[in-house]
Amino acid sequence: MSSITQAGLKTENASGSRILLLDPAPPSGNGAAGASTDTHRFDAQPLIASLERRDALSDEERQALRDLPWRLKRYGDSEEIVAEASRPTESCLLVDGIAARSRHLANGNRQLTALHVSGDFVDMHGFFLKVMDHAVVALTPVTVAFVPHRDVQRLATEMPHLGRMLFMMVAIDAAIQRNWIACMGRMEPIRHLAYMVCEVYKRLEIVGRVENGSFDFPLTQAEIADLVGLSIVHTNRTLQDLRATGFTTWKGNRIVIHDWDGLAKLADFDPTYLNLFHHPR
Amino acid sequence: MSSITQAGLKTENASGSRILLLDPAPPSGNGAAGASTDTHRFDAQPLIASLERRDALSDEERQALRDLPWRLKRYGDSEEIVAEASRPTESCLLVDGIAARSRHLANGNRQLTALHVSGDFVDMHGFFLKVMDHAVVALTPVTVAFVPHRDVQRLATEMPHLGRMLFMMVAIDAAIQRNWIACMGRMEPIRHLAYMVCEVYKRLEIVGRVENGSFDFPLTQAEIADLVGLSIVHTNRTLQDLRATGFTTWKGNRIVIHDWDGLAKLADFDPTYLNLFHHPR
DNA sequence: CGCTGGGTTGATCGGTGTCAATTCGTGTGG
DNA sequence: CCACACGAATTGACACCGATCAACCCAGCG
Repeated sequence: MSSITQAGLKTENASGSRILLLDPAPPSGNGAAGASTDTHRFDAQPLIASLERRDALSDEERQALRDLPWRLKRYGDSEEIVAEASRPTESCLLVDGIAARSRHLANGNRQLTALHVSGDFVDMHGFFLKVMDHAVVALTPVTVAFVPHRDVQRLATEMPHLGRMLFMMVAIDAAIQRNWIACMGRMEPIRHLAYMVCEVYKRLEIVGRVENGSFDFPLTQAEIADLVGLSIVHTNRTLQDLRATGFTTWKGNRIVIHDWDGLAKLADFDPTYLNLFHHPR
Repeated sequence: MSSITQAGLKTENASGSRILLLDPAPPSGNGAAGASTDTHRFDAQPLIASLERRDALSDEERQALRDLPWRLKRYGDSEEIVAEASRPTESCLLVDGIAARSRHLANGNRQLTALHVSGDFVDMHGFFLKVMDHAVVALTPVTVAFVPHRDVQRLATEMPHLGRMLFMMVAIDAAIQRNWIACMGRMEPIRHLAYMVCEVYKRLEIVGRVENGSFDFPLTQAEIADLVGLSIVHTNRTLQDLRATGFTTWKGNRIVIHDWDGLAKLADFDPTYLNLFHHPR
């Protein structure tokens, strides 16, 4: 596996896709920093890896993905990538970092309704929905690639199988969200957190962001709380309970999994919903 | 609007689609009753109404939908329409009644993760996902129409716009689920219930199942509890609180909305996510 | 007329949110 | 090098929301 830093620096590539060298991401913790636009050719590998985990792509399909008119952009920690109520004319793909869909409630609270990692075609939803009913925000410094809706539409029309593969990602997102609903409604907080660790682990593994059972996950506890729908204080205490199981070490920006089976059992985690199997689609 | 009974009896049709006369649905409350297969030509109107609320369909597209090789089937209350872990080769469209996606947890609890009404292409998800990670169950007697995946695929390939419209329903389902996550995570139960009433009202209105601000919603409180992730007792008490607002009467099988604005304000309900506007897609 | 399933109520207890204070870690400026 | 500021993590105290258990009511039905 190629060496990858958190900022998306990619120094080698075994699969023949273009090589991208980016400057380091802008400093984190500065929501006011303007996002930078970057004209480098982007790295389609996370997306391709994610798709090929579900069905084979032909050389033409892989090339067609790379040949889309991507527009690269960077965002700092906590910056907004897509605004609520906006009408995007481009879809965005998360190349590197972690982002989330965020919904603001009238009482001032927010709930994060989806988590996205490298290779996620975050705004395929916007391709269908036209008006954003939520925002997409960066939870770490991220690199995002935008592509006009019309090009996605053309691609899907000219290459129906590839189109289905892209739309499949929407269906997988929906499956993930259904499992979140189940977690929120019927699981004790410790199981819910364990579930989140399991899911993120599996999703990062697909795109090569896991080494030796550990991965970066630099979210604050306030962000975790908004993900699982708990208060910050209770999130903190539940995290301590989770650490006490010994199944995982979750300290600072890094999560280490010591006992996958124990963690998966605690979380009642069944990866079927992630569709991690090859199948004609 | 044509007159429509809960069982799907349709006696007239302003839009020129075929007319269907079905026998009454099987008696409810009998989960053991076998589902019946029905060879009548089915009524595509709810689906077409649902799609045309989002973008215009051509005559050819409407006809192509009707000409799909639908296979009609009825299910009694609480029957399973699609089993967990099954590998369906057909997608199913809910023609009449109410159904839900159901996820079973290890502790014996269940959580309903989505609600479906007439016109919902319930198992477009299965078209992409191949293995069911959840079950689809009837919450009332329902009429379901099945169509082979290969025909959906052929249709989407030959008529790309129509294909996008069908896939859009998956994206809308996902948007609905994101709002459920926000409801579960950050809303008081009474607001959550109010939200559910608002959403069901809007969705039933699209397919002509609302008259004078009221509609049938024959779910037990146990089912409501599994929808919102509360205990039965607490669901009961919260329902009483909701009735006490006077915004809505929810008694037995029928919900009447007396004060939409009050209810929507209580629920912080913004229908943007339902995409109830015409737009080229 | 009793059975049954759904709805309702009361009592109790643990889980969870809230408020407030303290500690920790890191970057900044003197 | 130290003092300080700031955000994040942590801890304690306390109130209350919501789950659980156990009755009881009620309507439909055999």
